[in-house]
Amino acid sequence: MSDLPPEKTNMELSSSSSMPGSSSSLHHSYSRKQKSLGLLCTNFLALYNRHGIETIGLDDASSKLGVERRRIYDIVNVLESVGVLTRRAKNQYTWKGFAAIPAALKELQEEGAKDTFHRFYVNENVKGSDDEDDEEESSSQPLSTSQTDTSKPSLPDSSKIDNRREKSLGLLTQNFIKLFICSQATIISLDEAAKLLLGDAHNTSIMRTKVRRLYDIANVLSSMNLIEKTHTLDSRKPAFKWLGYNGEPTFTLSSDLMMQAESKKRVFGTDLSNVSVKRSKTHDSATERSLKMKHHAIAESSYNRIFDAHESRHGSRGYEFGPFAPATGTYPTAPLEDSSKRAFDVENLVSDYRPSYQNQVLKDLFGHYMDAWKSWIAMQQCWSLMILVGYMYKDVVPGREYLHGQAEKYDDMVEFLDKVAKTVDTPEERNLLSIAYKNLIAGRRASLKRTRSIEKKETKKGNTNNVSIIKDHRVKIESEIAKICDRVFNLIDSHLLPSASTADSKVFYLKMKGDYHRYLSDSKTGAEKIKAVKRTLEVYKSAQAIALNDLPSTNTLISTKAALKTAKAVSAITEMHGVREESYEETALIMSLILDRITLWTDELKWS
DNA sequence: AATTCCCGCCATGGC
DNA sequence: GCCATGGCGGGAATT
Repeated sequence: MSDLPPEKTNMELSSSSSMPGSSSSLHHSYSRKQKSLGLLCTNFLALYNRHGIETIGLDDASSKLGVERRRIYDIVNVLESVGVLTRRAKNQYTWKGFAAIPAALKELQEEGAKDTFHRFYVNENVKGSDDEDDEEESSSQPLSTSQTDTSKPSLPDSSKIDNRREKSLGLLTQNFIKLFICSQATIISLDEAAKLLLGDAHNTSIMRTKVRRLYDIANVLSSMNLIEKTHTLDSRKPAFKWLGYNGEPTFTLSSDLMMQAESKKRVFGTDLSNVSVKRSKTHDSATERSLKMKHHAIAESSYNRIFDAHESRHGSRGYEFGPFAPATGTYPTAPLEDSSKRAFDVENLVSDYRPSYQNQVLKDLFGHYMDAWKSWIAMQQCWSLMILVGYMYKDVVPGREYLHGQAEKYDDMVEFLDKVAKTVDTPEERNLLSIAYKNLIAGRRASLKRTRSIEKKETKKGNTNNVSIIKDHRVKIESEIAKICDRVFNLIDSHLLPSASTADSKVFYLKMKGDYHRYLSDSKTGAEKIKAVKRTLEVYKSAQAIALNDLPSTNTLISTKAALKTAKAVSAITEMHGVREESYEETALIMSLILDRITLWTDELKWS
């Protein structure tokens, strides 16, 4: 992987205590990457891929992200061509979410298949499918392609003349994607793609431009995890690999641009630790009315707590937002059991494996939420705070955080959640609750995954010293996962479920419970795992039963994905252990139930 | 030297 | 005209 490039190991991270006094442009020799389209897109998604976002204003986006409008257009265009966004009006886009991706892809695929031939006939009566108004398309060109194409049935070509200004980005993106999904080629290099896409002369200058554009697109797509950069199998040429839609990735606000824009209008960015409770009462009365006071109280107290946490972290030792640079793997192999040395090892280890740009700046997050804070009614504040807190804990990367003894904080978090959760009783609240918990556990799951893989690698390398440290860490994470799950079970069993009045909510909680059993099973091994999986299955089944009986099909919440995953897990396990029980039957049962219903669920993935 | 791709000029296309 | 969009290519940063 990484070699030993020179690299400046350190870089100025001034961020910590920025003075209000204008931007003293220190050498912002910030590497190019920090302004890259991909990163920008990641931030964009992190910013908008959350709850309650309906419409997106371009101005808003550009100022929040601190970039020129032009760049937003780039992002928005490619996002739109994948269905995540739709243009609503001038300056206004509608957020559709990642859930819209599969449908869009499918459509593209069909379209692509058709394009391969079918070109003579005008054909097409159009709009068999629903999908709002999605026209354009057309692009009727006289055939004339064919001729060679070395391999696969590839795609059409966007010929030369074509009128419609629909000449680029949006369309190009779609065609690019078609390249992948309409042929079995999984890896394509950009100039290959460019060649295919314009199908004719290698007119250098045209090509060049096209490739530039493809880079743009590729960056955005890869920030969505739809593709990934690798290289062709044979040669070493860089290329992109299609990953497809695999559930939505978790985004992490990692911007640094954000606050420079922010600082212009809000003072938040500058000095968070100063913010005190007094302002939390400021919100305009208007909407506020008969709200449950307790919510308010809870919100407030935890609000303080968060800031305390933040502050202390800040004060104690400038929270290292981490050198983004890959730092390259050269941790000392010299085993030393001196404890300080050990710690050092871990530090290196962590930075070695830290994904670039992963670390987040809590400050930014706060700035964002603080802004919103003022206009939210107390209830929302409370719940959203939970989500926020979930976010805070979500990005804990392996190593540093735990080592520095921050881990206990999450107990506060859970406690807080529990307290609030007991008053849940609307669908919306349920949803929020589940999101909050999900955020809480998502980080742990990701950590675990990463940690396991690192552990494996290090084991192979034989760095026993490191391995033992990592193992400690892993165990810790596992126990945290278990703890969270326990809380969830407890909460559901003793509060939520008993007081659930509608079938709808019952199913929701059961499904949630099932999910957490599943998460739990992921973190276990051996016999325990089997047990956990079984339980998962049971819970899903009971949820399913209720759903089948009492719910109109439209409301079914059980996620096919989750159920399928479970089923898979079960069969994998049983196989592995030769445990040949009725597990198979259960699996089969679930599967058939799913298949039975699957048609009804097709287009509602709203509950991720 | 080749690859990657940011920046922003300026052509469009509404109003 | 003005403003929102968004091609498009120079040329700088990175590899």
